[in-house]
Amino acid sequence: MILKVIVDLSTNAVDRAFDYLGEDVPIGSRVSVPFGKNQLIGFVVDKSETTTYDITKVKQAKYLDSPIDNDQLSLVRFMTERYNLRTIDVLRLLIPSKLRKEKAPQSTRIFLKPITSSLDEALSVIGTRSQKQIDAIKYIWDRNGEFKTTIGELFGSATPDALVKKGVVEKDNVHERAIPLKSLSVKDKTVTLTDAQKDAINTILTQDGPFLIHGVTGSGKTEVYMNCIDKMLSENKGTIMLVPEISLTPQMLGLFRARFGDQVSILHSGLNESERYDEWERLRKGESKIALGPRSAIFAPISNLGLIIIDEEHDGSYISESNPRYDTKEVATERAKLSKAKLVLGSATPNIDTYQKAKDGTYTLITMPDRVSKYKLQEIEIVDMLYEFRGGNRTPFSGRLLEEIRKTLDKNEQVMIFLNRRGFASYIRCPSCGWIAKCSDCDVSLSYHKEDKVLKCHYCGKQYKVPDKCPKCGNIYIKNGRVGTEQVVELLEKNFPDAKILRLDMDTKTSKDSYFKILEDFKNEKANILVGTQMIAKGHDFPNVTLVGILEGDAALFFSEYNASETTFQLITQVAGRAGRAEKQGKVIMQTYLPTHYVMKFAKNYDYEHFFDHEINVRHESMFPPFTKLIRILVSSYEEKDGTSTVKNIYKKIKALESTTGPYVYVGMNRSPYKRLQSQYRFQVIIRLLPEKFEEVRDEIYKIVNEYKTNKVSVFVELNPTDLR
DNA sequence: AGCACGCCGACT
DNA sequence: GTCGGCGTGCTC
Repeated sequence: MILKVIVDLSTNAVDRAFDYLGEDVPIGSRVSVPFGKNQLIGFVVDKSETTTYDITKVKQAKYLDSPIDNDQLSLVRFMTERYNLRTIDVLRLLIPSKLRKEKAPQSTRIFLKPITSSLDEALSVIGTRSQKQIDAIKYIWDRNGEFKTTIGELFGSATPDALVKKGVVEKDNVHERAIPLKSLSVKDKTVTLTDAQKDAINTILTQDGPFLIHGVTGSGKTEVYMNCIDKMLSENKGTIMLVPEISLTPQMLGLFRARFGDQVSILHSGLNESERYDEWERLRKGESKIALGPRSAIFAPISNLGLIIIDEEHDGSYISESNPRYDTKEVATERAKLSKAKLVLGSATPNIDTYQKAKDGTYTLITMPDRVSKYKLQEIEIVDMLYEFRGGNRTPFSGRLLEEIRKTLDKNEQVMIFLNRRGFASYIRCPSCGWIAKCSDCDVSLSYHKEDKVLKCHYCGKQYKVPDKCPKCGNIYIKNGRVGTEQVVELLEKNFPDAKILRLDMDTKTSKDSYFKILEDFKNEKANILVGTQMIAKGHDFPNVTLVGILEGDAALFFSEYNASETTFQLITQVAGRAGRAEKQGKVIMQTYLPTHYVMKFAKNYDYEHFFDHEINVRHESMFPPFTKLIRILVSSYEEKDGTSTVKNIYKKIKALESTTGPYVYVGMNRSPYKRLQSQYRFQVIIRLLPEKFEEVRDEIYKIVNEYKTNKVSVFVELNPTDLR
């Protein structure tokens, strides 16, 4: 038998199947093959009786195992065609990295067993200082032992080892829980469902979908998801539940663990290679039937898949913007189709595209307009910053915001300040000659980071010394550009010397742990004010936060992205949702230079429906998505002339293509707005066309583009990009 | 990814 | 003369 094998090398040169001799193994099997001078891992993608290659040169493949099923392989084909990807790059998404080595990996799942004679004894050994360890040991005793990964998840990654070191638990290498958990079935968690929740569950379970749950913050979507997952479990079907990257908080993990115990595999980014392999293996064997994780969890090896949930479907992290580029929602749609599973999307502020699909009947719309608790969403106050400026205010804070911060601090409640710009200042500039510090590899200005005493390029990460005078004219005085989070903290410290202030952004988030540490410290009220970027906007509950200030939440509206209004609306409502989550009424102050913009008007009242009605008209009049589709071809090269000639040639081919397929709404060629990034010059062709032409044109463009890829020029295609920089 | 093949510059 | 630079092409 001839096996058609994709080898585990990620280059265009070997992005095709090679013929090998082998036994009749299932498609999707993993094999070991001689390739050139190497022995490589490969995947069988097809079988045949004959070969067109010189039969005397065909070598023997050695069968290893069959990690991928037919549906998954169909998904691989779908992705390679739709996104013009290498087969091996997609296959690598579906298998844990351990399977890229020949040696069969063995489970390293470690179980922690209590070894003291009583819980009290363990508690006395631990002492009173380490709260995490106290909580963890109680948890372990409660369950007669627990897996190390679970304890790490719930109580911090350092906790398991600390417990072992103190001699209160011991490690045990096992595959199965020795004493099965009995108490963790659904029954011990009885929640009274609202009518809206019951209706939503009923609709999902009795109809085919796909579904969009449009539910306001606090409407109880998670409970709906969990009920549907329960139903799947009772039918012995699996579920994939996707959440935005950042929102796999310890609270959320705890919630799913408590409800589903070992039945859920949580695929968070903290897992190491072995732990990831173990979870993958448990899912594949059906030992666990729920995969919960960020976008990559869509590839989880669940064979009897009944349900796919995408929570916060509007979240940007569902679109992969590097290496294998793909849109998780499209992949999920295809996977649901292949496995005959139900697809459920959920959001308080769906993408315009998604909501349009719900309106036109592509999705079944489920609306949950009311909050489960009786507490109202907090009031949003719009403050006109132009008015402040004219009144002589040159600080980033309006009088109203300062006043409210003071009041909140006096009540001993907490404040969050949101600004989507890190560093101290967005650029530095010489007022005398106009010189601006720029990155030598990228066509962008450098941000000033006062704390680290450097200038940073936010695109390539390169750092520069801060000049003590203008390098061009020698002027001593250098002016700072727009205010960033570092400076906001400094200014707030001056205004409120009595307040303790924390900052959370890419610079303070040096590791996964420091991220959670800062959030936890704030939650435990070790600080009065938290200043941060986008990072603070998602999924965390701070019951004592009663004031949220949004600085420059309208920034996106000054750029030309067609979906700026949409992302701004989503941002404002999301950040606003951080205030007054419990019984305390919260307040949100939104500072803007565009107080009369329709986004402000609708966001102020959390009025998604009317925002959508307005926005969809704008999109229709300007012929932007969802009424058209965008395709962007990005050409980049180290030598400027290589890129220029390639982009011109591609443009010519596109114009020729246009004459055969009929005209597009728009075709344009230019330099990318960021002319150079990481030493590469960037050029682009942008096409906007009617949706009915999209698929045909996309495939033709892939053909054109693949001809122009060389080792001097890289070319790739982005579908429906929102960021055209 | 390796590795061989192959065609131009500076060395004992 | 040749040693070796790394551009180009191939691996079933």
